[in-house]
Amino acid sequence: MLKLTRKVEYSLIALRHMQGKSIDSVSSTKEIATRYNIPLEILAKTLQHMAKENIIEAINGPRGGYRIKAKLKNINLAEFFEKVEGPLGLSDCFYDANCMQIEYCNIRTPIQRINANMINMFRSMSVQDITN
Amino acid sequence: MLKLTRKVEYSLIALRHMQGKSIDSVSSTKEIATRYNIPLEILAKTLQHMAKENIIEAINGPRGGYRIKAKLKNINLAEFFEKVEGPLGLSDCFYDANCMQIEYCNIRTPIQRINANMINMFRSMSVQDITN
DNA sequence: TTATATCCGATATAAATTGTCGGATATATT
DNA sequence: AATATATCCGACAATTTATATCGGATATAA
Ligand code: SF4
Ligand code: SF4
Repeated sequence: MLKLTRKVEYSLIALRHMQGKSIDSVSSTKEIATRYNIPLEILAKTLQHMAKENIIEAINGPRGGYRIKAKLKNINLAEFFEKVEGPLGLSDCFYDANCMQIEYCNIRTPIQRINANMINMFRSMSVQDITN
Repeated sequence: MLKLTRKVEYSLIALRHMQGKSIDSVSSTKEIATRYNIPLEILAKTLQHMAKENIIEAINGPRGGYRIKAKLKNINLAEFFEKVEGPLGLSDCFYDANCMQIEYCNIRTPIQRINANMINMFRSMSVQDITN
């Protein structure tokens, strides 16, 4: 409960890795995977996903790889998590409505409040706060 | 990612239900299950668990059921989640160490910080804030 | 004695997460 | 042009976690 997924962690590990390099140099999937002991294929998917979200950009071909494209300082954690994993919410009735209890639920409103607190907390931190 | 489990939700629903009744009256599993459309056996387990944690107490026999035992105002949400679901942590390396990346991980410390923020947020609210 | 309730280990099912495979496309280098 | 190295991407498999069910016990009010 309340855990980050590996995909998010791998994304952050990769971003931090790239952040430590000069702006124009690229990092290949293999380089990152071996460096941090991450399964290659999964990391590949993860990086492709971040590229599609314009957080990083892909350079094809040999000597290719990825480099950071967005300003990490301007992406807050709530945004980032949503880009990588989809909608955030302590309960899924906040963005989807197939809960058997929804009609009788007596805690939906209070949990909404906690949810808002949590999201605000993530909004108050940028990706750069982690990768620096 | 970052979702409460049903067990936690069922616990809170039940607590809120009991809170709305007079101090000495008890609520049976069946009563709560039918009222909120929760699978009976699961709710039973959930209530047993809370009883073992001394949050509620069980009254056996016919006309039995559960009633609130602890001061909900004095249980903060972090405590409560831990009682119901076990240790809290955005990553499991914070209370368990079988992560393939742990030796090379470059984000462990920053994530610890976020984790602390999250736990503090939950500590700042009591169960009663939800059940009231 | 009976009916209604909790108790609780074992097991089954479902869903989400995590990881793998196969084969495609792009491009720098030779 | 050929080759090697890289990203790309859909489909699939395995694993783990969460959710739900079953069977049979114990406690007690009526
Ligand atoms: S139980 Fe209540 S809060 Fe939880 S998902 Fe269902 S409606 Fe939302
Ligand atoms: S990847 Fe890093 S932060 Fe995540 S569990 Fe492993 S060691 Fe901890």
